[in-house]
Amino acid sequence: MKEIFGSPGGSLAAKVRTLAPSMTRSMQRVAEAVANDPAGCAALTVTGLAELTGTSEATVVRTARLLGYPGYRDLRLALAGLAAQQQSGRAPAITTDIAVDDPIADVVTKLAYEEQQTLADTAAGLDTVQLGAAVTALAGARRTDVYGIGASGLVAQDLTQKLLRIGLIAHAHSDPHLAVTNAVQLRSGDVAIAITHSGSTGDVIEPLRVAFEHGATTVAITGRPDSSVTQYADHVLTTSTSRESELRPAAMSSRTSQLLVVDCLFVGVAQRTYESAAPALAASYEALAHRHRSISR
Amino acid sequence: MKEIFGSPGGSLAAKVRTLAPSMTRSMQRVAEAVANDPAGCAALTVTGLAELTGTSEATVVRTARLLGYPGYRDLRLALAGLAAQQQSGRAPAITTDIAVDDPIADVVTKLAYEEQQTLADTAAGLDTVQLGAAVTALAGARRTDVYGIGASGLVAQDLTQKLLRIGLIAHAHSDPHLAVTNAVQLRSGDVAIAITHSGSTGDVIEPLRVAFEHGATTVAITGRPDSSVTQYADHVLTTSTSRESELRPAAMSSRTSQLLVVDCLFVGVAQRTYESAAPALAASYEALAHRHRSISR
DNA sequence: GTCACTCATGAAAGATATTTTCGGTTCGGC
DNA sequence: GCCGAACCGAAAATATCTTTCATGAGTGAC
Repeated sequence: MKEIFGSPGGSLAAKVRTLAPSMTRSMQRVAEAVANDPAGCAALTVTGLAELTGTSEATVVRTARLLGYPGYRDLRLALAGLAAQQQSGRAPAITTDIAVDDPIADVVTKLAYEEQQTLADTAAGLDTVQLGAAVTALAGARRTDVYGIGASGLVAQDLTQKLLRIGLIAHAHSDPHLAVTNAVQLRSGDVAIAITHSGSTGDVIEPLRVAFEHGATTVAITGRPDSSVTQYADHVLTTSTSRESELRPAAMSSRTSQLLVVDCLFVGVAQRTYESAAPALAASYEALAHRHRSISR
Repeated sequence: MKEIFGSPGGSLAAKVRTLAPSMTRSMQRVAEAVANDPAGCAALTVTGLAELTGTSEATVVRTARLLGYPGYRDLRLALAGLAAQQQSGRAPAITTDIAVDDPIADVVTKLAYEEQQTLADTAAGLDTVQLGAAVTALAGARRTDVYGIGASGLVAQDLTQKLLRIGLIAHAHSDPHLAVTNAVQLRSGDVAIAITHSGSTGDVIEPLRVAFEHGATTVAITGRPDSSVTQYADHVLTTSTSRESELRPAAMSSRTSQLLVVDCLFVGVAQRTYESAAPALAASYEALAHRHRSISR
């Protein structure tokens, strides 16, 4: 009932009130029903509404006319619109954390909302200068190594898959020893990327340090721009840290955040290397399409 | 500016995109018209819309059915509601695709926006009944196998990592042969999950089929609810399909969508098994914290 | 290339909903 | 009590929606 201000809902209720005196008793009953429950009435046919109000179809149509619509059909459409607005007007109010006894539908809503929030935060907090620098380095790199462990390891693989698709040479490492072994090979012109939410995952910092000391351009994707990993990073890309709850560990939002950063890197690189990236993308798409078709059906 | 959440048009536009592949040409024309101009179409009768799209009434009705409404009448009402919402919502809507010469800052904004859109669409289109059923199956499973290839493989691993964290037995398979070999071991009470955007990735369908035939409860996470993979799936969870562009391949949004679904599954299971999940989560957090502290500094 | 077959499609018949017509009814005035 | 005017709803008329069915285009098999 906060429809007071200029909304069509108010407009209709007001119209009903204004016109009520000039209505006959039967019409008033119809108008009242419509004003009280637009959504419900929108679901009814003329006959239905006539029965509900204990009147006839003719009366319903007459009422619709009086309210300014050509006929009941149009009133009904307007009602549907009204109902939808009222529906959406209700504040989502997703302030609370996910609780153990939340119904599954709420879980979906809350998770989606929180991840959207994370994305917005990340986009807002991302330093485009650093991002641009990282993109430039990647676009010109002889080879790229990406380090990530656990959930961040998957992000590392995601980035690697994408870069490979546009013809770049990239490797993801989740084994710390192999990572270091490979980092030794890096030199100026190569790129090393460390992905760690905490910024203090030793297994990821170590290879980045080695790469850094061998002259590679190093990038850190972390939620903690002041953490140890950044001291070996030429460019730091900050992911957002959202409040976590018991049922929604930080890993979830950091993953979302990291993926957005990684996507930005990828698209940035694809732009810079468009000449070679576009055909490569098309080619890999072709190859996949064939593979799908062949087995399906 | 509050369009971030469950964008009004989004739900229907998303449904159109999801179902478009399974539509015939004529139906696609109708669906497109409806998605592009809900308000305008709401003002038309079946005949009118049929003429506008150069098709017949029958086709319009068929399209309405496919979109989940009993008939055109109801679709029309829904359209009216949508139109009203859009009217009041006034979405800013970043319409343009990412271009080759977009500055990096725009890339960030657009990517974040599109992924938010994807999340909203996914949440809107997710069948909570199916989701609940899948959660129940997972919570009571002796063991769970997850199949995914390429980008979907990473999602499969993500799910597996999470389930392991709360003490469930889960494996991710990206090798088709090993997947089938393992699927043979599954039996009633076990769960098999296939993740594939296209729904026609043979390498993922095959192990699901085997699992299905051995009596396991099977779940498909796909963007094509009418594809081959669903015929072996007890429960189908639909991910959203957003329009793709050259620089933003479908894989990007499907991954976002799949991850949301996977997160929902995880949280759902964590709720059901809270007694054991909570300590397990805490324990794994403890273990990690230690690992971070020890090497960082 | 040809044949058989499936499936998409629209024309038209059929069903439903809406609008109009029209006659009965009520109510107030005389 | 009689008259007239407005109200009202039943039912006819119309518009709209839904279903059926025949046709033709496309597709795969031979």
